Amino acid sequence: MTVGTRETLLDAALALLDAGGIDAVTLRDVGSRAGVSHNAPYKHFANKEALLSAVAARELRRRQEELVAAMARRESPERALRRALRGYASLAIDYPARFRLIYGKWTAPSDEILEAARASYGQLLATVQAAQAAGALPQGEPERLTALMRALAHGAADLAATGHLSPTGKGRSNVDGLIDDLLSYLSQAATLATPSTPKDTRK
Amino acid sequence: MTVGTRETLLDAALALLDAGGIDAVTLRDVGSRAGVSHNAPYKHFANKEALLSAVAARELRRRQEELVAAMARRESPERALRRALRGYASLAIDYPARFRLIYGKWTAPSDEILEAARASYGQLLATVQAAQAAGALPQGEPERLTALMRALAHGAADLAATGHLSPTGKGRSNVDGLIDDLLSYLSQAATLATPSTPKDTRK
DNA sequence: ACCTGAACACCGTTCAAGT
DNA sequence: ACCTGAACACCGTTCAAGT
Repeated sequence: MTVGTRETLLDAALALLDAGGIDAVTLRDVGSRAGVSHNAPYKHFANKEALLSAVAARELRRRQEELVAAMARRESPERALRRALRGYASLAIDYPARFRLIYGKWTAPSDEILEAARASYGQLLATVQAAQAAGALPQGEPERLTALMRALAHGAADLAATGHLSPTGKGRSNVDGLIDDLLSYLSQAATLATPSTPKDTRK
Repeated sequence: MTVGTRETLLDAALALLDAGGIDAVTLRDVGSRAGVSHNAPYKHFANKEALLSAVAARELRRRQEELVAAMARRESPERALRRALRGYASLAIDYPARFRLIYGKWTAPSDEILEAARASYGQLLATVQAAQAAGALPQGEPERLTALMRALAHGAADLAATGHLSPTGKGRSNVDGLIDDLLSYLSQAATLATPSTPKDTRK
């Protein structure tokens, strides 16, 4: 069989999203671009939100597969970590509307999107643990370190995508610079004697 | 004279925003809540986007005034910095729709919102420089350090507001913990001997 | 099982008209 | 100077009907 109209609808929605932002994704245009009527989508998705959720889940899965493929090249955990964080940020800069759809507010998260998010998080966590073992990151709960790096990458990416990042030196170079800075500071902290968690600073 | 219908319209829009999110802010409901017709707003704002932009600018100015008031208490730059970052994050958790409106995508930024954003950034930058002088932060370009901390606070806040933050330990405590962790790592880096920028790590 | 066309309620915006 | 009511184009969603 051919590609199926469900997939065609997802393709149409993604194309409209990239071209004109989230407001440009109307069910009428999605149907028209997919060669069906304006309410054919209701035969494949409960409503517009479910269609957008399916787009987000598929996109999240694709990026996850790219990461897995990159990991197969067996580079150092430090480089893998930098690559993952930069990839996260580059999505926000190259496809801001996709980024905001994928990592924005989910009113009713579908199972497939929750599963994809869980897989992404698990992989980042494993990379952080490997980097800790290699001495490139400080000790302490890997979940906290993972959250710290993810929050920085997310914030830098979102600020860059919305144009809120510092007046001087905008764009991708700035975002990558922030990621590098954080990794440098963490690397410095890893070389310190006390292997305590950051909160544990006795006077 | 009384409060004026322009201000009343902004109040109505803010109330609707907090109550039901950005989609609940319709010009018809704004007008109704303000006691005027559904297109009276067009006598005060060019269109819906201009109304929302004015709401964002007023909110940004209010938060800025709170920060200035807090600064007047003359606490240590370290505490002032932590307060500013936590305040940034608490907005996202307590009023997520406001947060996304203020720091989200501006298609046509008005002068008043750009001015308010500039003032906020300048104040954070000054606080960072004061903390550097006090030895609580590492040396290096203060703009880069400011961007780093702002990106982390923004990312943690946005992830928390959208429910994407780590499975374990969600909510405000988690966000505050991430801010504390970053400040701790930076404080550790400040105690190191070499006052070089983070990129300058010779082997 | 999948699709279409008409219809409905809702929304942003415009316009002629009122004070 | 500020506001109203009618009207228009557009959108998400529903439904009866078609194959």
